Order: sequence, then C-alpha cells, then structure tokens
Amino acid sequence: MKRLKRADLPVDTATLAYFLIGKSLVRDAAEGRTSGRIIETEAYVPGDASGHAYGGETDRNRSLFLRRGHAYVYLIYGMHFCVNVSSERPGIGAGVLLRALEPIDGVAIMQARSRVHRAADLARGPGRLTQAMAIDRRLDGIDLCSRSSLWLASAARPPGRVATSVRIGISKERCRLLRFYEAGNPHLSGPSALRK
DNA sequence: TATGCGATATTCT
DNA sequence: GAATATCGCATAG
Repeated sequence: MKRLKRADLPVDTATLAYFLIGKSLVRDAAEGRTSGRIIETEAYVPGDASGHAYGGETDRNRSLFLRRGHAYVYLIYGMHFCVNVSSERPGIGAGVLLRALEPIDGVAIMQARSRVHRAADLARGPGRLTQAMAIDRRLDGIDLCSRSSLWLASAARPPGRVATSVRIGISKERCRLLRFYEAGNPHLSGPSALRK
C-alpha cells in the first residue's frame, strides 16, 4: 500500500471523485491502524449551490479552499462528522465527500469505536465512516498527502465497474450525477436502487 | 423493504 | 427561527 502523492491526484473535482474509488484511506491512531477501500464518493464542484464552499470562504469551510488533497471535516446534524478531500487549485472551494469504505485493516478497532451490529455497516455512510476511523474536527485541514495520521494510499484491489448517480441527502442541485461508487459492493450506503 | 421521526450543534436567514 | 452532504429505532406492509 503506497502513499498517494499530490501529483497523482487529478485537479478536477469530479475526476478526483471518480479517481478515488478503489483507493485506500488510512488512519493511524493510538489504538492502531485502521484502513478501508473507498467505494463511494460525491463531488461538490466549484459553483455548486449544494456545496459548503458556495458563498465564499469562512472559518468553517476554509479547508475546502486549500490545495487539493487536504481534509475538510465538519459536524452535521449536531452529532455526526463528515470528511471531504479538497479538490481544486488553492483558493477555489470544492471537495469530494467520502461516503463509504470497505474495511481492510483494524476491523476490530472499528467495531470497538462503533455501535453498529453488522460488519458490513461499519463504514457505510459518511457519519459511520468517520466514527469507524476516529475522524473529527481535530483532523480538519490536515494534508492527506503528507506523513500524517490520516492519509490516502494506492488501491489494495482495483475497482470493478464504477457507476454514477444523483447525490444523497441534498435539496439543491439534485439532478446532477456527481455520486460515484463501485457497483454492487455490499458496503455501499443509500437506497438499494442507488447501489447497482 | 420502506417510510417516519427524534436527537443534537452549528451555521445561516 | 430554520436548515442541515445523518443515523438508529420504531412501525407498517
């Protein structure tokens, strides 16, 4: 499993969202290493009214404006965290939401962090993903292409067919096909119609 | 399987 | 006040 370099990452948001399918996300914490295969992403492109960067840079969304490959972590619905990968040139706000992982390393650690019953649900959905990987606001702004405690790595196994769909849980810009996922993977989130 | 709802904090209007 | 890139539990079919 090799660390991804920034030069490996496409500069365009939607292209990055597609590129990340099959790649690995690795978390090194006190309890040990956890990692997973990225199987579901969503692109929040420049000028997208549903994106958090829409309306300009603030204290909260600053990380979306960093050079591509940085983490943007935020609290949603008062109780869950979500993590994005910043995706454009410095000063342009956009990101790729990581929605689901197929767990690889440290499954027992993930289970200890989570209250989910089924193993397939451990990192299924953006809130469960951050719970299983112990990701919170303290990791906001870190460089996922550096030697940090959260980083991107090459694919443990190449992806199968990558499909697109509408994005989940938004009310604006609902028609755009900016969700990317490995078709048929049992660890996908969303309704069954959006997993084929 | 599908739909509905409450929990809960931060940001925006 | 309202909205929110969610989740887990409840209930109905």
